[in-house]
Amino acid sequence: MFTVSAKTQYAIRAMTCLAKMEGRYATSLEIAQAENIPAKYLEGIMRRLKVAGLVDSERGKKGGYRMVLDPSAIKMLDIVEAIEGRIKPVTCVDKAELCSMGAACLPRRFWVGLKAAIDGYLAEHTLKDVAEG
Amino acid sequence: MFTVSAKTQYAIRAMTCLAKMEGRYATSLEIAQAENIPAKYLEGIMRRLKVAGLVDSERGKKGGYRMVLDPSAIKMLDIVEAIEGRIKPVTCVDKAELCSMGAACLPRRFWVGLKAAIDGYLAEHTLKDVAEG
DNA sequence: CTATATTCCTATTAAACCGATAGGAATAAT
DNA sequence: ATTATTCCTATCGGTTTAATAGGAATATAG
Repeated sequence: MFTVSAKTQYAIRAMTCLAKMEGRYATSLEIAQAENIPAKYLEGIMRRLKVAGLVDSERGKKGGYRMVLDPSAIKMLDIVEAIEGRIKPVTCVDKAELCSMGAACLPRRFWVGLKAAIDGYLAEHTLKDVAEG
Repeated sequence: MFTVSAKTQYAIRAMTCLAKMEGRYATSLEIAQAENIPAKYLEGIMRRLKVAGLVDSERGKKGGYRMVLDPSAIKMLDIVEAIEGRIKPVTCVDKAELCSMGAACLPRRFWVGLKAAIDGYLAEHTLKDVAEG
């Protein structure tokens, strides 16, 4: 229950790897080998991290990915959401109108609270915290 | 991300339904109709709740399920674990030895903390809280 | 004793999701 | 031109999940 996808775990390891490079470029292949992640699979993950603005990239020879933010400025929630989207214990968590049980749905408030608890934890830990242990 | 299965949502609604019955028996069909849950599917869910000791059951005519505990004594974590088992953001959360990254795995501590945050929230809310809003 | 209503158990299906792979287009350095 | 990279899309095999089906065991009612 509430298992974190391999994709998100890979993303976090890739980010900790990049964090150690202090702004230099690393190719997705290098990261994959360093972190034991399927190389081709990692490509798609790195792209998502880029779209989310968490890393920068350069194409062609000498290209790769690099960290543009300080690891202490990257919340773990940022990484998780970059890969998985917003955390939604139930689909109606954002919009009460969409709740199949109607506006009177009691469990919904409970799930909203759970989301807040999870978001809270993920937002109060940074990449720096995780990378340094 | 972190979506709660239909099974668990059904289980919670079934429990809130039973909570209103104040110890009287209700059949799984009655619960299913009251809560708009596929009847045959609910049977399996009720059985798990029984195995977990959260409800009592009687077979044959006049049979059904009934609540044996006070709703204020049932933690939401009990219901969730009855259906889904222990919460495990990552498989190595219980045993560091099993971690594919080895004992030096830094993210593991982070996931252990996440589990604690989720478990904490689920343990500090009871069925009574949810059923009454 | 029979008919009926229930829990209980196991198998099966259809769809969705997930991890991973494949094949290449676009781009940049050499 | 060659090479190394990001970028994009499609696909595959496996697993999980929601739901259904069919019936065995059990208890009540008549």
